[in-house]
Amino acid sequence: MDKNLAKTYDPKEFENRIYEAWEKSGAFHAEGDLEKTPYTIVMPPPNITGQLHMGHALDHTLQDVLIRWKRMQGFDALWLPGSDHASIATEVKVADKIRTEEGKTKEDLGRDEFLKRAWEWKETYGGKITEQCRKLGDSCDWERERFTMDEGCNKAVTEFFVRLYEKGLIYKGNRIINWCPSCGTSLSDAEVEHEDKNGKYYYFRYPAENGGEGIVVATSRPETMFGDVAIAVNPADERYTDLVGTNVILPIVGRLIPVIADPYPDMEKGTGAVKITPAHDPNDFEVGKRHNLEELCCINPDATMNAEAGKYEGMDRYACRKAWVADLTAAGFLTKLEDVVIPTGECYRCKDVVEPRLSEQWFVKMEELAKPAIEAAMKGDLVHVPERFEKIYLHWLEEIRDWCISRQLWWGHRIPAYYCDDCGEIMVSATTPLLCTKCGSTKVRQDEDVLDTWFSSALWPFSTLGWPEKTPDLAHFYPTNVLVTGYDIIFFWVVRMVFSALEIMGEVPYKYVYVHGLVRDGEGRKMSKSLGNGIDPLEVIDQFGADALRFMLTTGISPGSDLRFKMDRLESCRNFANKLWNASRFVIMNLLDEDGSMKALADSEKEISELALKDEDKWMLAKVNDAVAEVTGNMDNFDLALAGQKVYELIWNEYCDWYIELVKQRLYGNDEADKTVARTVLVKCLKDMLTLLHPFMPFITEEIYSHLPQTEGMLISAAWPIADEKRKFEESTSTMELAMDIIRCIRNIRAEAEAAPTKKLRAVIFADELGTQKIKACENHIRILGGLTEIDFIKDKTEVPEEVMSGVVDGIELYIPLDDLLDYKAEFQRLEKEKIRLEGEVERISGKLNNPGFTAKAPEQVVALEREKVEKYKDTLNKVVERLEIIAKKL
RNA sequence: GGGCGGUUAGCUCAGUUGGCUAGAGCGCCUGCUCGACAAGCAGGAGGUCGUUGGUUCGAGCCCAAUACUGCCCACCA
Repeated sequence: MDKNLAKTYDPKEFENRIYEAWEKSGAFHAEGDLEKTPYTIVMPPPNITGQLHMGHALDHTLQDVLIRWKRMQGFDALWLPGSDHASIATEVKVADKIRTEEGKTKEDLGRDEFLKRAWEWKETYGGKITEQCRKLGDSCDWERERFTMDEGCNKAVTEFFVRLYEKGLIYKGNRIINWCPSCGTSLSDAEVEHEDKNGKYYYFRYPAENGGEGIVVATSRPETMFGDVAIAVNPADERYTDLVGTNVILPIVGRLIPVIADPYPDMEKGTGAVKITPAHDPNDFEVGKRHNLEELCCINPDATMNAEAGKYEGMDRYACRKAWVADLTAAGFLTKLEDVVIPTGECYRCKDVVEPRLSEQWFVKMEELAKPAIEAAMKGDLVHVPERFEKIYLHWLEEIRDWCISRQLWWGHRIPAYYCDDCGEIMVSATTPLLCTKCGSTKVRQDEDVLDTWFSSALWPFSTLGWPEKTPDLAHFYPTNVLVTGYDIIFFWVVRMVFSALEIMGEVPYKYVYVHGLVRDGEGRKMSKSLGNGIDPLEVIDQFGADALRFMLTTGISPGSDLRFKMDRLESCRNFANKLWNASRFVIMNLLDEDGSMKALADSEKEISELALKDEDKWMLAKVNDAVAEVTGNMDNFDLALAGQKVYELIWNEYCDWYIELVKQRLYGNDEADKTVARTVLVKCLKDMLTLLHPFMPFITEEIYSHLPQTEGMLISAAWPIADEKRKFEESTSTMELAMDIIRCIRNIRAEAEAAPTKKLRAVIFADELGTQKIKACENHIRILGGLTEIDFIKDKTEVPEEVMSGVVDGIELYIPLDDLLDYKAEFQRLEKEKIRLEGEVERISGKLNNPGFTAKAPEQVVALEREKVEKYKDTLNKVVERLEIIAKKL
């Protein structure tokens, strides 16, 4: 405790140790204390498919910043962690693993054995993920960790399914769905990615039954022609009026199909005639329904052709297309070939082209569920941050179609539907029925399919808190406060959580949806395995420390936009940590006695006003106080980046660059009482700064905190500071600002004269009474930080020595005698530049003030400020000009 | 086809309700091993805020148009 920090900042030395200490202290655990206001964040559960990537690091850090901040503010802060079974994604990975390691398919293994392997996978990767969370510093409540397929979540899923079914909101239907031939399962609309691909329109002639020309139709998928059951034309289309009601011949196949009139075909598009394939196209399906057409399927689930394709049976869809087109062309049916861009749907997991396919699946009826979710956003019960994401959310809900929830997979929640083999009765039940409820048969079997992985995710905010049981956690921590997630999963997840929660719990699952962007590589490309441009958060942590990574991720972003991962930014964040480390080391060094014990310190908790504070103390305290207000305000608005940057500036630019330097002279002096004051302020400010920074850089701040005197417990559990309206110290602040301006001016002159920093100089100051008074108040600082031996105040301009360089600050004239180092040319240039600048300012502001519109319409304060400014500039300008004239003569 | 972003210093980006002498980090130039820190200190150069109009006393910020760029959505003869 009473030992100083190590010489160099080495995050590896303490990060793991500190995490363990936090965990041991119980700080992560939310008590469920009814006396306290709860603040809840439920972690978007990472998929157990692999390791955490940079996107998770961003997502988690934002959540951790919020939860640590709220915890410090005294809330009963719960960050509930967990992971997602990720049905399709995991199944694909596990199947891949079995294929490469054992050369077997999942069918070879059978359902039970495959599931065993999947659970093994879960044990391995689930553990890895939580390990990574710890490295990042996630302060989540591990005692409440959940998994989407644990007992409680299973129960919630079943319960939810049964309730929706009983309300008629879940149904089984035969409809066109998105089918992924590679994964062998149906997909929801959200799981299909759209991409424009180069393709062709093939125009084929369907000859008339009676030997006439027939009709020409275009298609981009000729292989579906085997499923054609009609040709549709618009009833208003005069070109085809005569043909409606007659039959045409499906080329080569020879099957007769009717020409029907339906409003669906657009007369402007293609030939105005559309082939109708109800089993392989959603529009055609609707047309088929209207006209009672057969739903003729010609493609198998694995994307090979079935018997309807005749000699092409068994061929892959694309091989078939090629051969079939060649045959049709040879037979003279092709009338035209057109290059065209075809919007194509791809599976979001394996990128295979999705085949629209008629299939019997379970669906959630969306219209009724979507309405309250739309209203919640419109009413403001649900708020998106930044708000533009609300549009995306609303658009999706307004356009929503029924949600296909059954998947032809094994890894996931099995659908709680049961079929009687004797009478065909469908039973949906939370418990397995032993007998058919209708006929009493024992031949009851459960539906083979599992549910969409997002079905369980949709319940996450309340299933994790105990629903469907009425648990104390659910009562206390629900609804949660904020959901933090990337914009890429608004459709998959956010929307579904909201309507599920509104349906089940009767209120939104969280008030705020805090949306962030994606982490991209240095060139702005999406990080991906295939590109090999991913950066592993663990490697970064190993090299720079978790705090640097966290700070880079949280301060380098603007809300909702993507972040480019730049190594140099990471480095600068690490440098910041190092800066803080060394500043703290300086402070502690000055608290230690020779024997290693802590020097006496005034009680930091004591009213600051009771101390004999110097101007610089007051200035620093005011700066910290301002920062507390600003940072807290930023956090309230979810402006984490601004908050973090503010703390950065406070620590580096104000505390390190100025306060520490200003206070050194006192620390090295002999006034013991004053030394105590300086030390007290140093420590007090450092503590506040560490607290403000803690949510962003928890490890280093905790480590430093543990070395400071008069601390209780750990920083993670310390109280967030509250700004004091009264702590402005305006007079001291203005004195210090003048001192800094003068010091900067002296340094500037030194640099231009190339005076060595160690070279002691003398200064002569000419100012009016007030100016002289002000300078005298901070004379010592100017002398020491300006490297001056003495400052002479003169009453008469004639006393200005020869051979000087000069500057004007705030109307105060400053002269530095330099004899041999004198560089009038440099000074002339500097003053000339200053003159031009001032002239510009004077002109600009005078222009404003001479504009009657401005003085009449602008707020009084603004006008007064401008008047004040212009007077100051004019005065300084005059002095600069006067000096320039003198120098001009010397040049 | 519909929608949403972005366009500010060489690079990556801030700039909260219009009042700014337009900022930061990195990079660049000059000088510094002075008792926290070279992962540092001090000083400096560098921008007509994509273009064109408009509103306003005042526009990087608001409105309109336009160019370029990125993304999302879309049942796609």
